[in-house]
Amino acid sequence: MEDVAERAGVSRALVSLVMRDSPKVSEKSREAVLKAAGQIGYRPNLMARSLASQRTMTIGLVLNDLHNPFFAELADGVHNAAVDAGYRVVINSGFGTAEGESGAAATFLEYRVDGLIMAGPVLSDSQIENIGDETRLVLIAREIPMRTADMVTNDDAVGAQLAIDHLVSLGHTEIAHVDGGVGAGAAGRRAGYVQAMKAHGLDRSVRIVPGDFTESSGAAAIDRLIGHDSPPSAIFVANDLSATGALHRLEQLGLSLPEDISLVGYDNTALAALGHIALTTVNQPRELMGGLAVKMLTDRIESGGEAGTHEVIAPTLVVRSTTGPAR
Amino acid sequence: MEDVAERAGVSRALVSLVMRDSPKVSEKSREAVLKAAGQIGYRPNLMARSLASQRTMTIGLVLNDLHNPFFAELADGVHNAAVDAGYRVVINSGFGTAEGESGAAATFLEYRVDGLIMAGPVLSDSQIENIGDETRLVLIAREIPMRTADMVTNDDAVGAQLAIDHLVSLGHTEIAHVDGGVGAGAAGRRAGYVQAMKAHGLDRSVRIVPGDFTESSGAAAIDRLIGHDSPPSAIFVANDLSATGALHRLEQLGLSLPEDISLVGYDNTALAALGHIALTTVNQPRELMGGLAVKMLTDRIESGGEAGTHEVIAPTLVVRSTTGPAR
DNA sequence: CTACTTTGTTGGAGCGCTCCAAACAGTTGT
DNA sequence: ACAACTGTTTGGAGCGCTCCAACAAAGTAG
Repeated sequence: MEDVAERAGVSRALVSLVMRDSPKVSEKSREAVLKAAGQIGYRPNLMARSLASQRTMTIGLVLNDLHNPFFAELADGVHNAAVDAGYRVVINSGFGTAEGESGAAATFLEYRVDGLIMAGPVLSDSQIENIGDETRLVLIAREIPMRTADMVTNDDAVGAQLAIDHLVSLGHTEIAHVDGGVGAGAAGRRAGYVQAMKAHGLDRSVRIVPGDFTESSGAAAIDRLIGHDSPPSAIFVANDLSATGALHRLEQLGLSLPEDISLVGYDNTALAALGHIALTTVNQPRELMGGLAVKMLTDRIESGGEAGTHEVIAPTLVVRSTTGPAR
Repeated sequence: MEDVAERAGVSRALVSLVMRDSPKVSEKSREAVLKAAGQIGYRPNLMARSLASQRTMTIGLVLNDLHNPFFAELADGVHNAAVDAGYRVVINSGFGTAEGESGAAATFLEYRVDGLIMAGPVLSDSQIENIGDETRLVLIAREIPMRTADMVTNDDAVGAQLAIDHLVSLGHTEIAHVDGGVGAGAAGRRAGYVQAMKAHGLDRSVRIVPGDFTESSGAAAIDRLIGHDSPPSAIFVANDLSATGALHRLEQLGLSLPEDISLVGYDNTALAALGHIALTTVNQPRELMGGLAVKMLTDRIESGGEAGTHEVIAPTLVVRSTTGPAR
């Protein structure tokens, strides 16, 4: 910076003003500085800048797991909204483990990011609370009882209801549910399923099989369900990956979809959209959720408000080829 | 830090030594400092630390696109190796565009990361060269003619050869190739295909259909290939996603795999491993490639060596259910 | 012509750390 | 008792920037 100033024949402070394109710089000096900077390939040092200004203009994003396409799409929404608001985003993966996640969060805390977004964190409520005490925190797809963070989630119960309503409208009455265990959102989806079944007077047909969001648990659930005295005519699985496992197992058993049985997933990941899978599923508006998280965060950064807001987004149903009329 | 020092009854410099766990600190003062730090919740400021030490101990990782599971798995390898070497990794996505990618790289350059890894960059050779001039750079799955970066790639030609050898050993002779266009590695895979066909004396059966790594291009390629006078008995597709599109179209046409036709993909992404897809494919040892990239980088950081090394990794074949004996 | 604004520009303090030379406190050897 | 160590500890300079009060120059009003 010193060199740029000298070369442009101005003071260091002036160079600083130009780099932050302040309006109070004459056209003449701006050009001189820009030219000098270009000549020697000057690039401002973000470390020094942040240290001095106490602002980093960056948002940290901790993703539960890079392998899950759900989070990748969330990242798009976060990135776009952040860039529009003048922030940069830096990502870290928690690699699905608590240690990975707290390491990722610690890095961002040490970098003193202006705000942190955690998507689908697996950390305990109290660990998350501690992070929220150290920085502005927004949670996506995870709720905690404390008011130390903002939250944006989709309404899992409504999503489950959408799925059941769709199946019922196709004439299905024997609808089973493959559970997501302790996974994020699983409880809400399960509750929504039960509630929707009751609303349709199908209390007696409620049947829940355990699962854990994995492909293999989806396949295992099918084995429990089919060959039974009265196999269901439709199955609502707690997420897309698990539904894929179920789909495969069903076909292995010689059943064809949607003729013999209907299947609905949850999340609308890229997987569900593959032609070869074409899964009817519940869509969480990820782009929107990511954008909203950024908005909550930047509002808080800029106005210094309190945490504790909780936005609940309504999911939508995406009908593809795995659902059809009941026989 | 000041407060920690005061509370522990030592100097600031000593606190600094403890935080970096220097060996030249007595057990007594170490404990006192740690205790004081814990009490007031002190967390070193990475900005200040980096500014003073001119080291960030972080590696920037720019991924071509988060949606592609190939890159997610690469990130695992990079992360694990980096952590072992005492570095932290921060990720940024290029979102598949040149602007996104150069923005991501610029962020890391301004953060003065100790080194940068770019996976499958879409930027031009000269743009990459410029980045290499500003920091230590390692490229994964991308080669450039300049010696401003280290590179680690898989041997696409060998991978293609593995696929063709496998098909030939199953008795196939009419083997077509669906191309990856300008995508990373596509040229090498195409060349390897042609070469392997020649090596088996199948020069006259070489048939290449254009594609671009997308699902739809895979489906379109099938339409060109099937219904032809002499349809192939096996198809080698340039990547897994495209192969999925081909797989779906083949089944739509009433062909079953591997009885009627065999299909091989490339990359061995999580997609290929799905039970419902079970694609025979060429595996790039991502974990290893990521780890190697980190090793090259840290070696260069620590010994100050020159760039320009190029490691080529041998791919392997993963046989699943889409390939079988020729009729 | 003086007083007052407005517009640009500047030196210097300070952000929270690391690093270095120097100081200090105990040994140990002679 | 003194020099020569070894192992710890410390004050202060400096990393590259931003921010602020102060200032210079030029315009405006009375």
